[in-house]
Amino acid sequence: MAAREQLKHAPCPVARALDAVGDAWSLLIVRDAYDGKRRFGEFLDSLGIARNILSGRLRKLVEAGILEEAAASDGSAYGEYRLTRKGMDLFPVVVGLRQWGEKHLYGRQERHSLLIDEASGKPIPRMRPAAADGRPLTPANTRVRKLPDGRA
Amino acid sequence: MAAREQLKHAPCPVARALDAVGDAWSLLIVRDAYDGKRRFGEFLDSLGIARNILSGRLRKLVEAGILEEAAASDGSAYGEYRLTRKGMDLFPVVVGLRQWGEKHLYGRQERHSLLIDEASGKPIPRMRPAAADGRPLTPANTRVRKLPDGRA
DNA sequence: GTTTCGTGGTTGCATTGTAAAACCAGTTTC
DNA sequence: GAAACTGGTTTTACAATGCAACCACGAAAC
Repeated sequence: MAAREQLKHAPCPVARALDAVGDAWSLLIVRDAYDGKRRFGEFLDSLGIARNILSGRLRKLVEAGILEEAAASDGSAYGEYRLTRKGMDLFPVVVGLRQWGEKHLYGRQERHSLLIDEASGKPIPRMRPAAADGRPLTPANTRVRKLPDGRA
Repeated sequence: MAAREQLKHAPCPVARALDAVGDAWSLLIVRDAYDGKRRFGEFLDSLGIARNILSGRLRKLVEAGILEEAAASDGSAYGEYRLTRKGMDLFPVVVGLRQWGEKHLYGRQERHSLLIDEASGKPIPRMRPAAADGRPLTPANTRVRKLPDGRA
């Protein structure tokens, strides 16, 4: 993508974020990492992705500081990929995608997996942007304040 | 993407969501729509995307029910693209991406645009997944309950 | 009312990214 | 030490992207 070059240095954080994780596989890898997966083979089996593509994505995520390589925790000589703090911080994005998908992408009959709060054993409540006083924030009552010089 | 076929009918809502909006351009279009942009030319100028790609993405977003075509609100005979409820509901995802980008993708020196709460005129607070009692939820204290038959 | 321009696309072609399968080196198992 | 497993890379085919040119239609100029 030629426009990617612009994206990477955009004044809009949404654009930069999408440059980093704006392809389908990256966030699915991160999702699997939340689920405890760490090894190349685990991601491979779970995602059904081609090996070379997975290889490239993992390298990109490591370069981006979202994952880090480490010695395998099972004592073998192999490596594994672990989430960094930066990767952990993507949790709200994945939760947002999940909740949107749950609401809009399943038929009445269809079932889907659920994200469970381990403390209560119940599905987690809907996450919504809110002001400090609790008022819900929407596109209608927010606006983007652009940089004086720049674009969106 | 061959795996896209699997994604579209995956039991994981994250996978389905990424099948729908898991490319960089779609969410940037939605972001611009939140910012009030509606016309083909507005998206074109704002994004720096190729015309044919924009055309295809807009069609895909309309088919997905995220945007809808309508007569232009300025009285001309041209059309415009408006967000549906489904599109509005992507707001938490875009906010999540924005806040992650703000935190991790800018140097100390660098400035970025801000999302402002119009009521207070101040930047909106960080959005985080939380239990009903307010406890913060993270990958560490949640887990995915998979379908009995299916995968992640 | 017919040139002229702006809008909203489509088409064709070159470049790039993705997918699948084969291959391969190092590791573990037996 | 042979066989199988892990974690890749390479090769080749195909699909998506990007760019530029083109075109139909509505609007504006005259």
